[in-house]
Amino acid sequence: MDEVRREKLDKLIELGINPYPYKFDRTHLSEDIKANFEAVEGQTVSIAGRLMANRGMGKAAFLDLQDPAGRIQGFLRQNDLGEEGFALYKLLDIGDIVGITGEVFRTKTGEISVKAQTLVLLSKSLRPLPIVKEKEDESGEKTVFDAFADKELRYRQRYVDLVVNPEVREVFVKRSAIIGEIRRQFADNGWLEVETPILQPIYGGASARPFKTHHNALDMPLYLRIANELYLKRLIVGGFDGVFEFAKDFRNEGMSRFHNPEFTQVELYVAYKDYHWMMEMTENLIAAVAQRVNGSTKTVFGEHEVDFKPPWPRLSIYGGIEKYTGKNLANASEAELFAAAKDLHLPVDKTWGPGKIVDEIFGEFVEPKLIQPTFIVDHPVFLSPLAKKHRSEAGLVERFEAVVCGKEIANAFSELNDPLDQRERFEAQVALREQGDDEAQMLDDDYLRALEYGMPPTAGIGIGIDRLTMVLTNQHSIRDVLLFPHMRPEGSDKE
RNA sequence: GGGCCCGUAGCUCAGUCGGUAGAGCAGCGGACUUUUAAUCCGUAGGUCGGAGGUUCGAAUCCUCCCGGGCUCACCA
Repeated sequence: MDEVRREKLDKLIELGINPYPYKFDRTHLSEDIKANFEAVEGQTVSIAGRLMANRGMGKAAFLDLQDPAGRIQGFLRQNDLGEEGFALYKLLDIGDIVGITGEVFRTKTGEISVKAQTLVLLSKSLRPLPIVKEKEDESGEKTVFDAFADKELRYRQRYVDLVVNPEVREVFVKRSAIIGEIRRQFADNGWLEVETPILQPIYGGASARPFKTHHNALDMPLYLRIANELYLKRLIVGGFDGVFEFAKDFRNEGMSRFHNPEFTQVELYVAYKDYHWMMEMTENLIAAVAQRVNGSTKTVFGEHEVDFKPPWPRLSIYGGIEKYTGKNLANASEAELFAAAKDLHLPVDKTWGPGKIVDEIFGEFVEPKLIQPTFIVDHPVFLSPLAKKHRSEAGLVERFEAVVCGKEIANAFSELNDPLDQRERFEAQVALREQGDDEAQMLDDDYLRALEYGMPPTAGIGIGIDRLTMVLTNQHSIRDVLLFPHMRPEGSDKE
């Protein structure tokens, strides 16, 4: 804490000023005034926000107030405020929350401003804020001085980041709009938003290592969910024909630019539909979200311009491999697959099965090339223990992944609703687990019991909200679309 | 987990060949009643991430530790 500011706080109290009053009646946001200047010129308005700049001129001053809509200048004169009011100004610091009531006018340099009749302190700030300044040159280009750019500090003290870096705020406004638009569209279709357990006795619905915890009263292990898929499908069994949930999922795996231990997916299950229907729903949905958030189906991501306008191309796993490596592996034997990998200089592990090799070749040589939105369809059975077998292609399932900018943003299938087949797939997973694959799925007897009662044909999808947000906001690290990305604990050398 | 890089004032950064630390902004004092990176004068501010080592002497060289960034692997 800053000692000088503590002293100012004491002086304010001595002057009989409450540094933390209870309310303020704001009449206008900065943008309301700036956008409607002709209408409000000469009117008395009340604005409130954080003091971001203070240009003192002796017995007058110009303050920049920042509110959720932007910034606006306040103009103070001792003549207007009186000596007492001006004494308050003298004790203000950048970062304080203040309210100004006065007349809207334009200064002689043209800046739309509020001429203070009264100035009130709404909250005293006791810590200095990083001061970011910017200058706009004649061409309108902005140069930023002393940017608050240290990524660690920005993530750890996101509240400061949000105050001083307006573009950060924009990302999270868009994230909210993305979620809002998806929710609205789903609800408009009559699908039901539900909540399912985060603490699960048996985790399932994905291949990943979980976080484990313990319930004291029942003295039993519980897992934080890695997906909510199996619970949502139980609800389809129960007769809800469309259910969705925006879910925080938790995976106990490495962190990277694309991975945070907790992340958000929206999962949706719709009865009587298949994955072809789901593809159309998805491309229309994402295009609508992009339109809503960015005003266009086109968006810039790094050096690329991406267009979500439907329809998106459909590309099979083997078709993609053939397109980008020239190798037709659709009916290749295991030996031929190993040979193909060697030919492509892809390091392989002897323990890999054929599905794994195909997956690796695809991930290495095809996925990174898929910049425009593309549906990758029809995956090997062994990679997809919850997906329904392909209606015409042996060894494959009816599954698709939506890929954009070389990254998967959604994963969907025609859901496996044959309880006997599902039991066999689970048992194969258990066998894998016994061989040491700690990402293999667990056998969920209650889920099988639910399927045995009968689940209608169903299409399901999970859409990665974080990654979708990255693409639509041109952010290249997941940490920049999470308000509070996971960090190691702060060391003892830090406050 | 591997590799590369980084850690100096509240913020952004300099600091040469090893000789006990600088700038701008913010702060503090002063001038200024239409400024906008306000300006001008003055001033204060540091366990140089931490610990050890080499050395007459370490922000600087070496070792270890802590924290971070990027990247590769696994994954969504």
